[in-house]
Amino acid sequence: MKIFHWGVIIMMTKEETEKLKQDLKERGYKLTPQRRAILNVIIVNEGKHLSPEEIYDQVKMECPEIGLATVYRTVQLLEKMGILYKMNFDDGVSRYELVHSAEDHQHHHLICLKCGAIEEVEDDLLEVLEERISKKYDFSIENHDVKFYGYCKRCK
Amino acid sequence: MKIFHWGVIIMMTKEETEKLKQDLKERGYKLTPQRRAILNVIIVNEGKHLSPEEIYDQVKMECPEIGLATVYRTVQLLEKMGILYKMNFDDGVSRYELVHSAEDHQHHHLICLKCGAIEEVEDDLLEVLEERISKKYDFSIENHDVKFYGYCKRCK
DNA sequence: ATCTCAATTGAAAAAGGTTATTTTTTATCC
DNA sequence: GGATAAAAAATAACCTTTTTCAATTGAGAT
Ligand SMILES: [Mn+2]
Ligand SMILES: [Mn+2]
Ligand SMILES: [Zn+2]
Ligand SMILES: [Zn+2]
Repeated sequence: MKIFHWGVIIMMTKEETEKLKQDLKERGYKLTPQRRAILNVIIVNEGKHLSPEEIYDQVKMECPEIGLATVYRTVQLLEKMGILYKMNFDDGVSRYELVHSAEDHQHHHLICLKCGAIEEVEDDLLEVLEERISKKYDFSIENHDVKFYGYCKRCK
Repeated sequence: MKIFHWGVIIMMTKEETEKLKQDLKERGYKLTPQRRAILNVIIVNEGKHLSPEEIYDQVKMECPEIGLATVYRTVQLLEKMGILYKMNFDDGVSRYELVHSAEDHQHHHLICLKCGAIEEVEDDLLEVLEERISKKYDFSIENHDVKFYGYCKRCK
């Protein structure tokens, strides 16, 4: 369902937009069309792990006056707010995805060494390992970043 | 045991040096004093995860004419040869460590969110998870990159 | 020991991604 | 609508990494 607003196609529901506005306001920030458009692009492209430049290209379609610096500033802000997660797939750019649940750990990623495809793994299965590490190393784990490199079904 | 050679303190054994020379030669590369000095710094600083700049600073003590570009070129070469592993701890620089065994997976890292300390975890314990992923996603795993973020014993 | 030639080097410039600065515009609140 | 503080655009600066290029070096052949 598309709702036009300020010349931007909004895929966020009214509730999501309100929630965002609320979150921003609580911290003394404003909800601007640019910020909404940027978050919207990320929501619409869920699972794609976009880079700032890629977000910029998408946002520009609806919002051609926007500057790249604004995209950088906004993803940083959204990360600081716990809405986005910054990733590194060693391809020279940072990439962002939505944080799924404020409580849960982020999912794992399977990265194909041949075609570069990135698949997501929702199973966590690290509880045993984390429990053991916490004890053995006296280290309290807050989150993890787990990447598996190999060959996807099409490339192996 | 230190052996002086070409004005450089060599911590590599004669055998290690020969092995390196052999490996390089097989691929049409040469063993130069710069390359030996760079690898030596990495060996001596095992566990420290040095960046190219940090390697450069160390190497310059023994080899003051060396250029930073040579360090970058050499760590890339050593990585391509499977001797080094390139890491990313999201601190703005790439970091390198020795590959422990050509067969084994690389160890995990515990990264303290407060003091930045990096601890190594030799336990792997991912066999069950990897087995399950291989089957469920039809993905053949070659290696993994596992980081745990949290608070170390001194910071928690 | 000298010669030859490809590989390697250091210095400097360029590239590429990200961040900071400055001025102008905008959102919010009254 | 007007005041005020945040955010935007544009541009420059920044920092790590790569490339370029002329000069040097290493290894094998002569
Ligand atoms: Mn993901
Ligand atoms: Mn390590
Ligand atoms: Zn693939
Ligand atoms: Zn710590």
